[in-house]
Amino acid sequence: MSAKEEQKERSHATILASAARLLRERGISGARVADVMKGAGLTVGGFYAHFGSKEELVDEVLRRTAAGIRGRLFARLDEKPAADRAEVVLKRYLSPAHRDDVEHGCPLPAVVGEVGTTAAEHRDALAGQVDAFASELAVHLPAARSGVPRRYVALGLVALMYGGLSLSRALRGTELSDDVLKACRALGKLAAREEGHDR
Amino acid sequence: MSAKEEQKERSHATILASAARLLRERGISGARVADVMKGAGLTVGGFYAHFGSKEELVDEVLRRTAAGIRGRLFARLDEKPAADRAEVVLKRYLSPAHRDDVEHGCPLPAVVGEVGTTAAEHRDALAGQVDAFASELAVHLPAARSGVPRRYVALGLVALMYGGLSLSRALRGTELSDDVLKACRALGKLAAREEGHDR
DNA sequence: TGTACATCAGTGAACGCGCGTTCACTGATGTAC
DNA sequence: TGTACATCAGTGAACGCGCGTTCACTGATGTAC
Repeated sequence: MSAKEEQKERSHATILASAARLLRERGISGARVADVMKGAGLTVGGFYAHFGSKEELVDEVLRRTAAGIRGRLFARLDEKPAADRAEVVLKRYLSPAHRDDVEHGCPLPAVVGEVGTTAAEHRDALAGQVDAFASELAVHLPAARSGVPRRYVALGLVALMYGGLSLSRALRGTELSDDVLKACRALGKLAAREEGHDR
Repeated sequence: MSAKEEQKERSHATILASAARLLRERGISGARVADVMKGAGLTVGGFYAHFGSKEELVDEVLRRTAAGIRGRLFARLDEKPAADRAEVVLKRYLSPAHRDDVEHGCPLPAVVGEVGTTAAEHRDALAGQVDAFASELAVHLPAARSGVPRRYVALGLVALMYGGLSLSRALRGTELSDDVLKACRALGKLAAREEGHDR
């Protein structure tokens, strides 16, 4: 590969990294193309040599960051007893550390609301990530509990985790913020463990 | 009251109604002042005779619509056995009907994400509504379960309901949308009933 | 009761600003001979 | 190896558009005498 091509690849990666940060901090509409490029040390005009549109960028960033978060959430689970694994994921997701590290955290709180209202064009990208999240989580749940299929428990837990983190982020600074996280951990624990394969 | 004052009050109410609809359909930034006024059969300029700013309007609409939703969610609960009441609220909130009736539904899915990212100025108004929701729900839960205080279970259920509805709305049209609602109902049922006062 | 004036809800154009996208241009890198 | 030309990542100003807010104005309602 020529030096020119290498340079372009480096820029592409820098733009993606800048966009990933801004998307999570400011949401879809808040992550301006000009700011993304500035964050990458470049100027606006160059953006369209790398992406066809802002929509394209957002879809790619959504896929990448959601996959990245899953990687961290499900990392080193083999060190834990099988029965604890779902709970570990829950605790990692619903931790104050995750709430406060917006820049590297889950993108769902920043995008789900907008996809439901003014950014429906990202629905498919979002659905893919939610589906992947639930599927990966389901692996660590008992086959079925109380007649509820594993996949449903996993989907419910994803909604609980997203809802708790999103609410906790929105209420950052108020006393409710920590309470929401604690409450969701306690509630999720019931669904993930009780009557589970460790009993 | 003079005819003039009566007319102004009517307009004020119409503007609020239009804003309540648009806020839930399009979110905070998506609910444009000009569109709100158009929806009320008026023109933009007149807005500032009724509200000091868009921010003021949003706070008021947030308070009113959240209170309205709570009224409907907790209506006629005395007809149900005490042990079923929390579950009834859960079923009402996480119903496909509620998901599809955005116009008259809960405002949380449309605003929480924005408050967490670009609309932090509405944090206090949001916190008040979340707190009121959890408090009202707590009344219908057993005093404590598995060592988790009633208030925490209530907060967790609010996060689950908000998360489930929000995700379900964002995924409207995909097969995941209904599954998320079903999953959250099943998961919430466990927390609201099991080991509850009906056992 | 009638007339002159005051009030004020609502109008609609304009303000300053910021957005996503386009485009003529620059200058370093790469290619042909 | 050297020279002339081609390519193309990135620049920065401009495009059209839409936003929240302001403001001079209108005209129906209300008040004073």
